[in-house]
Amino acid sequence: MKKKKTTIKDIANVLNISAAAVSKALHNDSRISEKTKENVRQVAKKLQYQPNHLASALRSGKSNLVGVIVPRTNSNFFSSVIQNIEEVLNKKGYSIIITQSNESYDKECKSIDTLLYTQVDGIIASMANETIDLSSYEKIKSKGIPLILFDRGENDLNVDYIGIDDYNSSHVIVEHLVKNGCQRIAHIGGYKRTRIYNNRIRGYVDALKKHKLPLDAELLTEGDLTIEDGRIKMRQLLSLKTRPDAVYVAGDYAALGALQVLKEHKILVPEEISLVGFGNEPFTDMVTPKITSVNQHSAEIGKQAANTFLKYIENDTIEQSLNKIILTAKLIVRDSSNKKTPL
Amino acid sequence: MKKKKTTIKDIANVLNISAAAVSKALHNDSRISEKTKENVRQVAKKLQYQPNHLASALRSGKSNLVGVIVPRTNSNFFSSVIQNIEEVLNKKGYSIIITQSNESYDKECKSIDTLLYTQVDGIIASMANETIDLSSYEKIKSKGIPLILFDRGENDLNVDYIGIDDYNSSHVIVEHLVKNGCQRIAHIGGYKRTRIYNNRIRGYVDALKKHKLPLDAELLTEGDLTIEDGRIKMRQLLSLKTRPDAVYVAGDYAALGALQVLKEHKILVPEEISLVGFGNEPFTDMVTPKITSVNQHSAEIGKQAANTFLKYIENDTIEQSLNKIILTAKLIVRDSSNKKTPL
DNA sequence: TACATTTGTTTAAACGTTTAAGCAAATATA
DNA sequence: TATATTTGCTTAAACGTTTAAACAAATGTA
Repeated sequence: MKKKKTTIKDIANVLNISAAAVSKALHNDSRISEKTKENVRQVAKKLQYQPNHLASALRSGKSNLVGVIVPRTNSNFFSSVIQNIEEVLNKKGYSIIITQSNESYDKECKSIDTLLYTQVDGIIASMANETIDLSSYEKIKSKGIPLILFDRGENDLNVDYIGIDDYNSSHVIVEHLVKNGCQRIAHIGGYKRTRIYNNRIRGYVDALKKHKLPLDAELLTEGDLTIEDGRIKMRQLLSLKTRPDAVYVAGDYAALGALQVLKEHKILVPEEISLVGFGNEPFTDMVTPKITSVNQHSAEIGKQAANTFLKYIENDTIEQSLNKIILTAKLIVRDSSNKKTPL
Repeated sequence: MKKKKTTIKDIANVLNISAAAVSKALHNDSRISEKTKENVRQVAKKLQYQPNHLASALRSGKSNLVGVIVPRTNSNFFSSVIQNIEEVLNKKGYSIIITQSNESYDKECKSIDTLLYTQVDGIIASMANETIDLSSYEKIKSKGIPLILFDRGENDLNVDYIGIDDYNSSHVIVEHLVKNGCQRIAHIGGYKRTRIYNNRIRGYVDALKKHKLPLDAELLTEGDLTIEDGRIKMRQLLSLKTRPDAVYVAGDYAALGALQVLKEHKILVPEEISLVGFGNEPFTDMVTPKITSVNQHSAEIGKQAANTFLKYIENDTIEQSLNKIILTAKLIVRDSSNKKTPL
């Protein structure tokens, strides 16, 4: 009943040679005759031979598998990063295993355990929002497996990191808004404990100072940046005695929520309040008005992350070090902040 | 330099017992004393023991890994299906490996090979648009590995399938449009070779007949349903001598493209032309006007797919059969087709 | 011709587990 | 007391590969 899988031994039996010879023939060993190689290839094809990864990885100590951990896949940023990681690694014979943490610390720990259990040769990860305890990540390091972080990283881990310059991005955004005549700029931010959001907040604060704009505590909020969070924070901002004339939201989904509330209140965007998001999710270009946002260079980040991993493999280096690759993000100006008659 | 990974033998050496005893202790075998078990657990923890999946899977013939193949992950439908598959399977001790075909037949074949190579215990897949040759999928069956298809399936493979009733969905949509006073309904469809799109087209045609509406060849188009495709097809429809008064698009992205063109032409939606999409992607609720669409029950599909896999494992059945689970899709009526003053 | 090298293969061990079979000691049964 | 059963472990083989080492045969070299 059960269909038996073809092994190297089955091929060996057919040809009356040893399993070792078959293995070498399949790997194109120079000490195997062309004739034998050809025979092996033919029989392998006929018997639908499929190499057993478990056996070869176990024996050789290399799984050719790389684990990728992302908070979620249904964001354009992450799926684009993944696609590019895969593209680069496939060319070098690696496959990737994608796991989602769903922004949950528990799920992230489980994912890490699964990946280590699966004996991946490396892990490329973007940390969950919730994650504070780094022991799971330390575990990866302690096994001597290359760990590369992107977007959501943590300097304290002392591992390679690829991301954009969040601090500077905030400066660019504030500058853009100021040029468009905005004076009272609010920031709907992410949680400070996540480094990237903290950096965006720091950039926002410093940029305000630089432009000699008032820094009003009321105008700075912290949250999880979901659509709902954006709605709540926007309503709060609208209920202030003096409303802001611009809102810089640290994530596109929250920016969308904010826009919905603005439209519900019949507030003109950008004439009355300008809006800027972050991440350049495709929908920012689909809604009315189109939302100004920041391109995070997802493709580039994916490629760099993959190449960083390959560098470790090629050099056979275990010693990890904090090697930051920081890309300059690009502001995409759209209708939501582009006043036709500035100043 | 290289950090050695802890094995079962290391634990055995510390405690001066056999590796077999350690293995059994870790699996809570009844023939191992509580004392030994406790010792093993402690030493395992201290040495940061991580079981080696390669070895255990090789030995036991079960990898506890399930492969999932999707055309792409950055769609809400697929990422939601994946999340639900994972949820169900994780509870039963399975992990999933996600691979993207990017709608490419070649990539899909490679993904299948990688998954077979990795010795997954089963494969849950949604086929790429391009796929016509089913030999890769036949290969899965021939290895005796459970194969479950969802959304994009193929009856000829004779394997389980979970999806929605596309044919009937078209009926529901046409009915809704007719009720709203539409008489000349166009269909921007997907490629007929993909079964689900073919079914939507058949449903559309039959529904028109049922309502005694004219079936005009000009009003029925086929394409890849990207945003750009939607734009092109909408422009075509607008250039007709007699324009349609409703457009039913077989995918939300194409519906969005169509909406953009309608807005560019200052055509009122739904007053002049009604619009219906398919898939209930989140952005359908974000744009103006909000797009009427069809909820495909992604969560339910994911759960059913996972449970179907588990059924095979539990029954230890190899014989696959065509067992269709067809869910009834739900029309979500929004502004783009909801005329305030119908008929 | 004698020896060295190359070619093409085999043998056997190893990777880290699991598991069937075996066995001694402890305990139960009669 | 003698025998059966249970308990707690060990031994050894197995999973499907890879690979170092060995070796015979063929070929090259002097």
